Order: sequence, then structure tokens, then C-alpha cells
Amino acid sequence: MKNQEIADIFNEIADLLEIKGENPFRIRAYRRAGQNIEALAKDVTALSGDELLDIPGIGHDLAEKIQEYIKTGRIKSLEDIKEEVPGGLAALLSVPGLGPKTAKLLYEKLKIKNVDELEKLAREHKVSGLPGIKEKTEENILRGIEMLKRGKERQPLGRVLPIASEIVEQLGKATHVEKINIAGSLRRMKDTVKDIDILATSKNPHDVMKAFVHLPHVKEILMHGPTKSSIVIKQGLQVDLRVVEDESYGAALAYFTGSKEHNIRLREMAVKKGLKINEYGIFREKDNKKLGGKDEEDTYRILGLQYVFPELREDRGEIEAAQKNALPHLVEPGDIKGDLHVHTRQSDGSHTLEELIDAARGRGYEYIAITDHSKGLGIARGLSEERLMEEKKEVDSLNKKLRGFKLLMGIEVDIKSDGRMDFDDDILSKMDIVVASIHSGFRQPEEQLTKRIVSAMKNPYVSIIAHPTGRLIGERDAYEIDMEQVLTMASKTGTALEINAYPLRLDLSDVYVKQAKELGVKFAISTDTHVITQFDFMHYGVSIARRGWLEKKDVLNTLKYEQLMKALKTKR
DNA sequence: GCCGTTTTCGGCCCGACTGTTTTCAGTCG
Repeated sequence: MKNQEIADIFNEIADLLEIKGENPFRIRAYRRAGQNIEALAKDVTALSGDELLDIPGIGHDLAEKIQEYIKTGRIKSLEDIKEEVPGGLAALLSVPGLGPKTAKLLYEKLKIKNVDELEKLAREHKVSGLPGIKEKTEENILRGIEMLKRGKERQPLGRVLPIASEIVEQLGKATHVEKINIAGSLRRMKDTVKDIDILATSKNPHDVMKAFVHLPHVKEILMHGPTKSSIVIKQGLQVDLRVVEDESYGAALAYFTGSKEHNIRLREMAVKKGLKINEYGIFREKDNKKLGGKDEEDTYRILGLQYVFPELREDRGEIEAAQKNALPHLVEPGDIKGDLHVHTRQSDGSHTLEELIDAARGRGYEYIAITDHSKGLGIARGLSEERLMEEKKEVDSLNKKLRGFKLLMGIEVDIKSDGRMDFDDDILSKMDIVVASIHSGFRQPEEQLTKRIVSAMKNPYVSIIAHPTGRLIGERDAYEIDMEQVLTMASKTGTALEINAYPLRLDLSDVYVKQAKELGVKFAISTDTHVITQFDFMHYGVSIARRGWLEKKDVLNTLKYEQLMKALKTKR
């Protein structure tokens, strides 16, 4: 798929045009096009000219550029811009606080072409003295470079959400705080987040701000205004707090939740209806009469839209769907009836079957699938045929005793490096459920990795492909697979794909989930639990499913036990 | 550069904070 490549190129063009000081709307057009290509369900190289024009934000000009890139591997206009603006200059924009105007100034006056040169000259105090730049700005630039170097990349949702909740709880106890809520990409439950956004209401914002910048978490105060402040906490994350009056809570929550692209679309719609949206409310343009804003629903209702849940607010078609009253009925945590990927101490888990059953029942589940590793995964004490059959006996005997709860006997079978399953079909056929996954040979060529997964899906006993891309957020990239082929084959073979709820995985990712759903693929949302507390990761997986537009009917483990067993047999 | 049940040309989202100014530009979200 060249989608990401082309999206990156459009974003680079946008960066360079910004430094050139081009028409901001032209720049936005490139960014919007880039974003839409990134989220596209199909491989952009497979589209005809007319189909390209159907992509929102792609007109004749950009369609031609896409075709030029597919054909020649380059885009002439990008190379032309680079003649005028050195390509490396775009990297300056990644320094927080440094924007296109300053980048241009630095290049024109000091011939600075990259971050290293900038750092050197700033340290030598050669940057201050430029028009509009004095010592303070120079210090800010150096601080920005520090932050950039510390490489605070996007952090996994599962790591950040607990921290954010703790801050919200503490701040909520401060005097004068009325309402308080997490906003931003964290509220949209993106798999990774860059910062924590918090919204509060108060009649005394000044005191709330004061409490905020004095939180024990604070490492650095970036900004401290009367209604808006930013801090960096000890974990290295930036936290932004905005305070508004209670009458504006809904409007501010929507505004602060984003995404930026979603908000822009809403505001454009508002303008066309003679309305205006800001963080204080929704207003009639002609007389500035406030029509709503206390509740988040107001804006959508007044614009004639269905309420859009935060997880969908990415401008990936949710606004069009909301106009047609066609938003999906998103799957909810309460719909989940069991967990289909669970390890015991027989392989690399920590608990006995009984302990796992107790924990699962405690969470209101009707069943769990026991899926220990197979023999090939020595490092995880993978089960031999004999140990697997012993485990099956134990499961069978427990099932006879259990009332109102069922164990599914299963296996997480390793897909070997040549694509064969770690167990023969006659063993797999004795399982209620077979979860197949790759644990080795991550660096094989794309073709081979794809083949392995496809051959697993062709096996009649393989019910689910677990953590389909193998990524570990911030630690290991996804391995190279032809995702389009994988999704198509999942659909053709009736193999479900797992949304692994483990915070570092969250794999499949939301964009692919949505694409797969459109192809009719079914899903399992599973925690891959090794320790019973990890059952609680389920809600992260459900969030990813929601971001991928999944409904209850798309998810296997929303089925009751009997229906699930029936569904699992359809492939055999 | 895109887009059109107000427009094929003239629009294109909105406001807070900072640092530099002396009323505002730049940056961010």
C-alpha cells in the first residue's frame, strides 16, 4: 500500500508551502488530502482517476499528482519546491513553539537548514537579535529542541489513561472545580496519545489554574494563563487544562475533544447555516444569539446531526453518516460476554484455571477460552500434544461442574516460519477454538509473512488470527504484511481477526478494523490475559473496536455461549 | 487546492497565550 507514502508526501509539501508562506487554504488542502488518503480503505494505487476524485479533498490537481507518483515514483512539484526551500527545513517545524514564519526567518537570515544548526546558533546567542526574536524566544527555541530530542513520542493509551484519571481525580477535589473531564485524543481513545487534555468548569478559574500548576506531578510549567494552562509532568507528558463557565461546558468539551478535522467540518457546516461555533457555544451569526452549548449534544442537534460519539470524531465519514442518521450502534463494554484469548500457568500465564474462572465470573463473563501457547514457542513453555490433551481433560471436567459459566478449550497455535501450523489438523480439530498467531520471523519479507497468515486463515480449524500485525507500541513496529490481502482473505475464509486489548498491542488498529468491517470480517476483542488483572484491559480493545465503527454483531465475543459455539463451527 | 440545494469564483474555523510589540504576529490545538 502506497497510501501512507503519498500521505507523507502531501504533508511534506504542506510543510514546505507553509515555510514559503503560501496560501494557508492551499496548505490545508494538502493536509486534508493527506489525512483522507491515510484513512482510505483501499490501496490508492488500485484506483482509477475517477475513483481518486471521489476521495474527499482530492481534486483534479492532487489526483494527477497521485498518479504521477504511482507512475514515476516522484512528484515534480515537490522537487521544485525543494529547490526553493531545502527539504530539511521542514524538520524545524517539529520543534515545539517554532512555526513556519520563524523557520523561514531563520533560513533567510542565518541560512539555518536543520535542527542541529539551529541549536548551535541558538546556544551561541546568534538567533536573538533577529526581528521579533529576543532572548526569551531564543531560550524557548532551545527548550523546544530539548523536548524534541527527549523524543517524547506518542504514548500508549493504556499507559496514559490511568495517569490522566489520577490527575482529574486530584484536581476534581480542588475548591471551585464544578465539572471536570478528560478531553482530547484521550477521550477519543486513540491508541496512542501525545498529551493529556482536561476540561473543567468553574466560577473561579484563577484558583483552578493555580491548583493545576501546583499539582505534585508538575515538572515544568509551559503556560499559565487565566483560563488555560499547560504543564509537563514527571512522566514527560504535556497536560493542558482549560476552564470555562458551566454554561459553555458542552461546547468546550466538544471543542477540546476534537479531532481538529472533525471540529473544522462542524464549523464549516455551521457557517453555511448562518451559525457560528466556538468553545463557548453555538451562536446565530446575525445577532450572536446563543442557541446552545451547555450540553455537548446541543451542537449536533442544532446542526441537524446525530450525536457523534468521541471515538468516531476523526472526519472519517462520521459526519456524512450522522447527516443520514446512519451512524453505527457502537459495541459497548457491557456487550462483551467473554474473553477468547487467555493463558494459564500451563504456558506463560500466572494462574490456574480455577483462578481464571473466578476472575472472569467476577467480571460478569459467561465464558472464557483457554488458549495457551503451542509447543513451538518454547520460551513461553508452549504445550506439547500430550500436555494440551491433559489440559483439555481438565477443562472438560471443570465444564461438567460449572453452572452458568463455560470454558472453551482452545490453543494459541504458532504459525511457523514456513506457514504451517504448530499442530496437525487432527489435534486442532479437537479444540473448540483455535487462535493462530505469529511469534517468530518478524523480519521476513512481506510476501512470506503475508503467505504465513493467509495459509493460517485457509486452515479450516483456525478461528481467529491473534494480534495480526505483531506491533508493540513504542517497542516494535508492525511486521510487513500485505494488509489488503490479509483482510480480503479473512473475509473469504470466514476467519475472524483479533483486536488485542493489551495496551502495548491494540492490534488490529482502528483504521484496519474499519476497513475489515467494510469487507464483512468478524472480530474477537481479547485481552491475551496472562495475569488476571489484565482482564481489565478489555475496555481498551472495545474502544479500538468503536473507533473502527464496530457494532455488537461484528464481534464474536458478544455472542452467548451457544451462539458462539455455532459461529465457531461454520468455518469447519 | 478544493468545492458548490445560496456560488464554477470566492470563499475556506476559531480563540487563548506568549513575546514582542505599543496594537499585534506567531503558534498551538
